[in-house]
Amino acid sequence: MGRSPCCEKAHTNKGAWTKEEDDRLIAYIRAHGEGCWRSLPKAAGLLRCGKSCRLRWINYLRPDLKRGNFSEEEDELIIKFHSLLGNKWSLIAGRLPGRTDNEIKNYWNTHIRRKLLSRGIDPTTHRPISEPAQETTTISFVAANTTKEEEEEHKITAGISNTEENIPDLNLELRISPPCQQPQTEPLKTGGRIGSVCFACSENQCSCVINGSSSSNGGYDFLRLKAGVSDYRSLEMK
DNA sequence: AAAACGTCCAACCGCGCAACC
DNA sequence: CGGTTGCGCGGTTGGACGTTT
Repeated sequence: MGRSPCCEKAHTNKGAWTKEEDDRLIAYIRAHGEGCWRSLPKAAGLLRCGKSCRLRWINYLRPDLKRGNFSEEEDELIIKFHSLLGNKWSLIAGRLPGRTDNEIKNYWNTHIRRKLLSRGIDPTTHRPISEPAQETTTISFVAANTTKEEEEEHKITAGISNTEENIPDLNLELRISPPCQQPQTEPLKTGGRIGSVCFACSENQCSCVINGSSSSNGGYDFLRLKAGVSDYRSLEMK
């Protein structure tokens, strides 16, 4: 079983990229733009697999990358986002301009994990380590007849925390919709009070978001991220 | 001085998903 | 509608570099 390899391994370079390879890749993408990674290596005259080119470009060569140390502010943002999103590095990276998923993942594993542990916080659950393992409850808003797709959507909609591995569930309402012209009258999905927890304040009865003007378009000011979340793609795409 | 150990991070690997045929 | 292809993601690895013994 399995699939065919993504490229002809026998004739591709592996390991660290040389300056010349970098230059070729940059020149090619400048001239032709990103896309069709599979055919790019050949077209650019690189003996690399397309995936390798993509990775190199996204994680290292892209001109909009912010290299250098993470600020304290970025640290805290990453921690917040991780507590909500779990190991969704690409989503987290989407909220940190100039940072890549790989960079954040590495930084998390090398610095932030340790930082949280030193604060007595479990980096996986974001709960105090001394706290006894709690029975976590997954609140499901998925109707019995929901499709798999809908179920997936709900996974990022509600819940408290997850599961066997104590990975925090995604309790986000991510919507793809044009700006709503009318006040929302319908209860949020499936009648559950999904909209009752404020992610910005972590309070149930917070009024800053849910009841405020920001909810008029049917979305949350998730961690004060309103601007970015109005378009789901902008949250997901780097 | 050098061996052992620890840290960091670029790159690779395998898988899931969606688009395409 | 099922198989194939390509992309993107998260997890893992390996080697360079720094620190300690």
